[in-house]
Amino acid sequence: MSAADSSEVLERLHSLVARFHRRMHEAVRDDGDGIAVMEARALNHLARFEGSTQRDLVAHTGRDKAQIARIVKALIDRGLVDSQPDETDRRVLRLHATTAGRAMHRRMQQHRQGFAMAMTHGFSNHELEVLQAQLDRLLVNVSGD
Amino acid sequence: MSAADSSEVLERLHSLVARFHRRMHEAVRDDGDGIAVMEARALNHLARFEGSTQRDLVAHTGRDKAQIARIVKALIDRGLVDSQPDETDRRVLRLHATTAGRAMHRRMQQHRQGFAMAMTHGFSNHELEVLQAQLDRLLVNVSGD
DNA sequence: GGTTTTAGTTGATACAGTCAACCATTAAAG
DNA sequence: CTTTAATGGTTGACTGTATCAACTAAAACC
Repeated sequence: MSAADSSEVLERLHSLVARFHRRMHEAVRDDGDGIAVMEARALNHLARFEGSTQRDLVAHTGRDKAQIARIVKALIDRGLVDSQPDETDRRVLRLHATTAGRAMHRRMQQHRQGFAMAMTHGFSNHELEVLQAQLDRLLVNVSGD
Repeated sequence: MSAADSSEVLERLHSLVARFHRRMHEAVRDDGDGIAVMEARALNHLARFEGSTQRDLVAHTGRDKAQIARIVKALIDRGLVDSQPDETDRRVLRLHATTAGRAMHRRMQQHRQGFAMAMTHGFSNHELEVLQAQLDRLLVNVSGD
C-alpha cells in the first residue's frame, strides 16, 4: 500500500533533518563563537546575497519579521554584519557581511558541507542526481503555498 | 562535482521538512484543541507503542528528558494520556493513550498522512520503495553517533 | 550493606517564534 | 498637494522549545 510508504518516506526525511540540526547545533556551539543557530542561518543568506534586506530574509526563511530584526541586530552587535540605509529608499537597510562575517560563514559552511558529504558517502554522482531529481518532485508537490 | 550535489540534496531535505513543519503547525493550531506541536509528536509515539516509557520517548525523539517529562505531564493533564507504574520496576511509568488521546492521534495522523500523500503524488509504488531505500542509505551514513 | 545506575522530576536559563502596537518613510488616491 | 495606504523596520509582551544541573526514588551491582 502506498499510503504506508508515503509516511515512511516522510519519517526518514524528518530523521535526516533532525540529525542535521543536531550536528549544526554542535558546530555552532563549538565553533561558532557564541553565535546562535538562527544567526548562522541568517548570516549564510547575507553572505550569499550581498545587500539583502530584512524583508528578503523574512521572505527567504519564512520567519517573523520581529525575530529577523533581533537576529540582524545581534549579528551587527557581533560585528559580523553591517547595515547602511538605501540611498533611494531610506526605510530599507542594506545588509552586508563584514570580513569577520564572511570568515564565520565559511567556517559554518564547512560544517554544513561536511555533514552533506558524510551523508551522501557511497553515492555515485549519478545516484545523487537521481535522488535530487526525486526530491525536487516531492518539493513541487508541496510547493503549492 | 559531487560536493555541490551533496549540499543540494541537503538543501532539499531541509525545504521539504520545513514545509512539513509549517503544515503540522497549522494543523495543530486549527485542529489540535490547543495542543502543542511537540505534544502531538509525543502522542503519536505513545499511540503507536502502547506502554512506552519516557525513556523510550527520549531515545526516539532525541530530546532532553526534562522536556519529555514536561510534555508527558501536559498530555496527562489534558487527559490524552495516562500513566501507571510498572509492576516489576516502580521507577518506570508505563504510558498509554486514552480514548481521547487516540482520537486526537487519529486526527493528527490524518493531517500527517495527508501531507505525505500529497508530497508523494505521482510516485509509483516502486519509485517510493527506491526512494525510501536511498533515504535509508543516507540515514545509515549519519547514524554513527 | 554500600555504591553506582537508571527513570523521572523540578528549577533556572536561553533561544526561537508570534502577535500587536508603533515610528518613519514612501506610494497611492483624491 | 494633501490625505490616506502600505511598507520596512523596531520594540514589548508572551508562548513554546530545549538544555543543564541538581535532586528523589528505586533497582542493579559488587
